[in-house]
Amino acid sequence: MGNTLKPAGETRAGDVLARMRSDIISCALKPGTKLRFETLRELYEVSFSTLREALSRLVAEGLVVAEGQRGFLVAPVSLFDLNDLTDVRVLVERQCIKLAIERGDDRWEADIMAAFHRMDRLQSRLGASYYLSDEWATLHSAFHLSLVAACGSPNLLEIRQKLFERAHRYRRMSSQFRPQWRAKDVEHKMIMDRVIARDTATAQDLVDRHIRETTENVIAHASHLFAQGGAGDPFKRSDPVAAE
Amino acid sequence: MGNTLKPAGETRAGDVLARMRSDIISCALKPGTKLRFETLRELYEVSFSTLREALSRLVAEGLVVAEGQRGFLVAPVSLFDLNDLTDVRVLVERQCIKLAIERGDDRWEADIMAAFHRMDRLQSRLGASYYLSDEWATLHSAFHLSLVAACGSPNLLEIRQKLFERAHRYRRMSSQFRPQWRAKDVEHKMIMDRVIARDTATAQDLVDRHIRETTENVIAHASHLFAQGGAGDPFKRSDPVAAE
DNA sequence: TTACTGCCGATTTTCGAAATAATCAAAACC
DNA sequence: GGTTTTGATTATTTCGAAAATCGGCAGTAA
Repeated sequence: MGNTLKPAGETRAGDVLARMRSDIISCALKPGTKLRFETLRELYEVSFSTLREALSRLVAEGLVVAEGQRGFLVAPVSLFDLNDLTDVRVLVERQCIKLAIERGDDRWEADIMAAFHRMDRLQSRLGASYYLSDEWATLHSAFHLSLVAACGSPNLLEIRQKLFERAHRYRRMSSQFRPQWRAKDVEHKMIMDRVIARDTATAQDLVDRHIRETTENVIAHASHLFAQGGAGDPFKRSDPVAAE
Repeated sequence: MGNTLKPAGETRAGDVLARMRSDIISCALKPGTKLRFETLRELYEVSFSTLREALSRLVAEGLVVAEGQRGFLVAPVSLFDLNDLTDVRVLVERQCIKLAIERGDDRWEADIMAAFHRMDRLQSRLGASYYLSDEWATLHSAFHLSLVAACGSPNLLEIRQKLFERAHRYRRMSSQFRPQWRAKDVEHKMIMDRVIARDTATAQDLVDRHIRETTENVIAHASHLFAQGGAGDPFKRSDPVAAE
């Protein structure tokens, strides 16, 4: 049919959703902040209903929490949540890796190498501080997804993706302090090698460590930003992202 | 403070959400059905915005799917989805059981026994077809939750609960055909015993089998109702629920 | 002083109309 | 005859005002 392209076919709510998600992950909207409709309406230039739509979806993603009839809140960060999130991610990611290695075909292997190559090339182009770039964050996310894309479980992949994005916010919080993630490059290559070699146990262990080390890094360098009880601390506006 | 009770403190959106969820699970709204706003507005007696709010949340729960700017759809059922859902549930539930047994205290054990007792008493009161009751479904859900409540992972519990509700719809589809779930009663007791005895491996295996057998039952008796490609088949309106 | 009750301003939630986008069918074109 | 274009119809998305709700404060009583 005539339906050739529709890249611009985006609803306003979808646009606001994306922008808010980005602002929350980058901590431009600080954890624990109360989200007042009037303020947001001016900031994003949309109406109440459209905001509500976006807020509802962000609640589903765990980036915003709803407080009964008392409005919305940027989801607080905490040491407890980070650790819990990490444990769940490890569980899910290990299973994804296992299934993908069982079920993946040649096409899957090729896609992994392509995703790695794209990420690797962009790193070279951007130089030392590649991890500060939003574009790199996208390719990094795509690389990790490609590793498990063949797992054959839409439900597991959906859960994995939501957890990945929640974790992204924590990574971003630490990357602005200690930009020394060089070891991660090597890890990505090792993981890819072991996955394509269908070495399930080693691949799982590598991914496990990859995730947990990042968490330890965040705790070491950014945990002073976490709320102890619940309310958020003041954050500097920034948009760097940590590697994983 | 004076805040003694607020059981009636429910927003209209929350009310509509609950009613729609119930209607979807009971297949009063058939899988694959297109959800037209005008129709729903009359059915639930609310406005567009309120509907949109509820729909958004149901999308998050996986009971409704959004089709870009072409509206909403009751999430279709399929053999593939049921099997996938079952596998993910087993993964999550096994981990929940393991953690709960590691971390649970006396209070946790007591809560399990209390939940079982309440479910058991209601079964006696309702007689042979207890599983047709919504009230029993609630207690059944609470019992399974109590088993893993002490796992200490809010993220895992949240995922578990969403998967449980999605599976609920499938259970309901089969229970209207073959009301012979008597073996499940015994299973519940066995699971409780092994969990409280802190016998992790056996408890995990029992829960695993508990879930998978229910799925097999659904496939055996209700898979003819599943859409092959995606669109839903006609369903009879009903509100029975299968045991698990 | 302490606890309860009733009001007021601020904020959220709901509403239905208006704008925008998709669908379908008939007409025009190749 | 088959394909594309056009236009009317239907459905969804967005808007801002109106209604409902919350939290605090003043006033009263114990």
